[in-house]
Amino acid sequence: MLRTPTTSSARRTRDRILDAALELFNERGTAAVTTNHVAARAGISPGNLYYWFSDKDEIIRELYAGFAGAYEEMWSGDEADVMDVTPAELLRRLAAGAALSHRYAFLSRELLGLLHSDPVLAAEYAAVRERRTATFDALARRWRSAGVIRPLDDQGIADLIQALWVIAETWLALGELSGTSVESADGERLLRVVLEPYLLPARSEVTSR
Amino acid sequence: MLRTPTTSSARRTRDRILDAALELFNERGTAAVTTNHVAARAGISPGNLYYWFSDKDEIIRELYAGFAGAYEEMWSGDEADVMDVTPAELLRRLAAGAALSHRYAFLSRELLGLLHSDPVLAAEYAAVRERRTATFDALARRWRSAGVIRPLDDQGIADLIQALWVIAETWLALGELSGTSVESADGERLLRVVLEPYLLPARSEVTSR
DNA sequence: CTCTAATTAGAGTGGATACTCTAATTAGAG
DNA sequence: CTCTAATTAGAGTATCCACTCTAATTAGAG
Repeated sequence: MLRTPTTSSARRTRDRILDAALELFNERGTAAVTTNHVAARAGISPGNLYYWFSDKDEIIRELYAGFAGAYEEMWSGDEADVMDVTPAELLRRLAAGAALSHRYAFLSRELLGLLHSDPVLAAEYAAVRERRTATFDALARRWRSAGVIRPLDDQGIADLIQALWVIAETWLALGELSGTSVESADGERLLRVVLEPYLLPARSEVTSR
Repeated sequence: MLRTPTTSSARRTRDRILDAALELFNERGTAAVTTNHVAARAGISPGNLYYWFSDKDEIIRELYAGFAGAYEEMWSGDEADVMDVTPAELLRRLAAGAALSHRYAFLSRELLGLLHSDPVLAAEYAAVRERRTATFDALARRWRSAGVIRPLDDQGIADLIQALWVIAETWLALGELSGTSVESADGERLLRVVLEPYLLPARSEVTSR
């Protein structure tokens, strides 16, 4: 349906639904949360919830869109600028993404399962992922030709990117299980231990542009 | 409850429940599968299912125990033998674990979420994980003192292990999303790209024991 | 102010679900 | 064969949930 609010109080209602859903999903997991729970926490009637969203899946998709959009912003901007990102900057951004993942904790835990049962969500995810890996891949190739990283064949580059991606996506949720508190620095160290051995000492300056 | 079957036909019943549940969980995800579905696929009555298991969570826990047990077997044996595992052998075993993960695909997708909502399961997982990382950690330290890998401080070793663990746990499920078929060799390559840079050329022979 | 469309409440419905209970059946010991 | 305990079937229950419908209320244009 994707109804669009016209008044500002309506926007507040729609947003309150999303906020309430996010809170509850993070606390109890999507499976244990019903639309009635969400409506109650949002302080509205169940009927009103269905006025704004056609079902629970749509709420989940909307939350995912919020997450993906925020993530996307980190990588938006001049294509050229993006391509000037240094390895250190990449690690910083990937680790920063973890802060986002923390806000949408339920996605870190459940995304794979959700994708398995919601083809619509799966399609959205696939699109995002494809764009992202393409960017990273291009970036890594650029590093290679600039002599920033050790020479690697294309397969090696793809694997390296994939390894970093997997870690960036999962370290937070997996780390939380260890009981000890998890900080952004931990994620960055984890990523660095993978990437660092491939970095070459700077020769002079990377030829910019 | 953990009822133990006495007759062999009873064992078959209990196992059929587990098999049916595993199939259905892998196909549709745990949330979409009811105890009635499981009983139907197993070809028994709902009442009979509740004779053997107290609820759905217990079935899930039992399946996880099966998975964890099979995994554990790969690393059982003489402590000394385990400590003689080479990096290449480690990669092989980690990748072999992926075959197991494939059989229990629903766990690859849902484990983090399940752990979040089932404290009992979470405790079991924590125990397994602790043992496992302790083993890997000891192994890596041994490699370090034997000159098999580059010298790393303890934090570095822990990070390296954690990175490998994260990838081993997740690459399969994440890879399946890319549409292209996923093979065990892919996982091994992914793990190798992380571990390889830390390997030193063999000096002579690792002093055994 | 008035009229229309947007928004909201809240009761209600059909269906499913987890789980229980009782009674029937079977297996195996002696 | 007989007796007991294990096993199984299947109907039944209380609950809950997703979602709908109608009617009330509000917001804003003119």
